[in-house]
Amino acid sequence: MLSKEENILIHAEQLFAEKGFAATSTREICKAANVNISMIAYYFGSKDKLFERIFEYRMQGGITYAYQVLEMDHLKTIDKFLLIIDKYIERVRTLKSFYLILQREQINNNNPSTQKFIREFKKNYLKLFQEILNTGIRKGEFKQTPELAFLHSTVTGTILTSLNAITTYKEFLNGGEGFEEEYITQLKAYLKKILKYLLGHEKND
Amino acid sequence: MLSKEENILIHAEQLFAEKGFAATSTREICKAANVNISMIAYYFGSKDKLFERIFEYRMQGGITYAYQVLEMDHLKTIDKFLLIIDKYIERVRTLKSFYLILQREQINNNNPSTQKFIREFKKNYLKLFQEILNTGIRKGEFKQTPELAFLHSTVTGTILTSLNAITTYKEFLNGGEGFEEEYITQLKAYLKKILKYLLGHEKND
DNA sequence: AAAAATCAATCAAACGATTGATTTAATTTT
DNA sequence: AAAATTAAATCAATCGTTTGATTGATTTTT
Repeated sequence: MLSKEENILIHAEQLFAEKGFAATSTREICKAANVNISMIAYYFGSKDKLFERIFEYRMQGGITYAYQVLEMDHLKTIDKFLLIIDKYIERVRTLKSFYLILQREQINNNNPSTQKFIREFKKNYLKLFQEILNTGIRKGEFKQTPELAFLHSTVTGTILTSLNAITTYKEFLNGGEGFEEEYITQLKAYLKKILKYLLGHEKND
Repeated sequence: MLSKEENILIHAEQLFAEKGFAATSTREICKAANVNISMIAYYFGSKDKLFERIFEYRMQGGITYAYQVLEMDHLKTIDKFLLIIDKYIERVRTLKSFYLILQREQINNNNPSTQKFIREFKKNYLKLFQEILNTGIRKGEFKQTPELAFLHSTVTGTILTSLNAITTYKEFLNGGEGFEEEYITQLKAYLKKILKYLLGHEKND
């Protein structure tokens, strides 16, 4: 059973994802969470701080798995990379609402504290990518390395765009039942192919 | 000189891009455009309709250039594709505010009329991609064709993500003056490389 | 053990401010 | 004269926040 505080957090997250921060009223959140209006002030201080708390709540633990993978010495670097990416895809799918907010907030300039948060978070991911590239080169597994920024753009851009537009794609391609599962499988294979090419990895499938 | 109507449109676009639709008040827009509050009702009917008009205003002519390129018979299909993509990049850079709104609206579920608008617009681009692929295959220029949806995701995702995050990348990479121009040049070359690979196009640089 | 004090949790109600929209009259531009 | 534009006032609705009071459990004091 969720605590009242978490209950507010989760319903707020969902509503912010659906309608955006400004378009979601505190009354709406409290109605959805079935709590009194004053509880937002009580638990979080304000609507703004509630928003920031969602980020604290969701962002911890995002990148830790990636660094665990990095230490799996029996894996080839390319497979480490692919493992991290697969996990990222699952994470975006699981925390759907949060990643909608996150994407929107990357575009907005509204909440300065959240902005700084996101920027640091993104830099951490860039650093992670950088380390993977360096390792792969050092081990002679990668024959070439694309520009870090573009590699990052392609990986995150492709994943987020393809997941965002999945219903549009399904509509356009006349996809039936089971479309999404097949789609995700193909997406992973597609990313694998692109990455192997970009990193000059020898083929051995 | 801009008409009053266009003046409102442009200032509204900029404010919506900066702060989002709900967080931007009509008073703010009119103050920025230096017109009376009643002019929004006079020209557009309501704040919502003003928002929709921005889309009508900017979206026309977006894809027409692409179809002009398609008819340039002296060009190889891959070069048509690259030309369209370059133009798209320049368009995103020129209509920066609008594309911020557009991206945000793709994520939101707020304005139903705009949602439908965007969805149709995206399908048109998918159709365009489909036609390019078909032409390239028919002419024997493309040896393979990736899944349409993923190709589209990679192209638009890479472009939008890399342009959105340019300041973060610059910061991370310790970029100095002239970073952006060099960055754009590299982005185009990078996309060219990826596309040639994905489409199985023979190299002849 | 009984009484008193403290605490976090919760509530309904109200606060002042702001919102988008509308109106009416006056003014300017064409 | 007609059309375009402004100014100012006003509307009901909604906004985020604050308030004072109440509850029930826990802790401290007597």
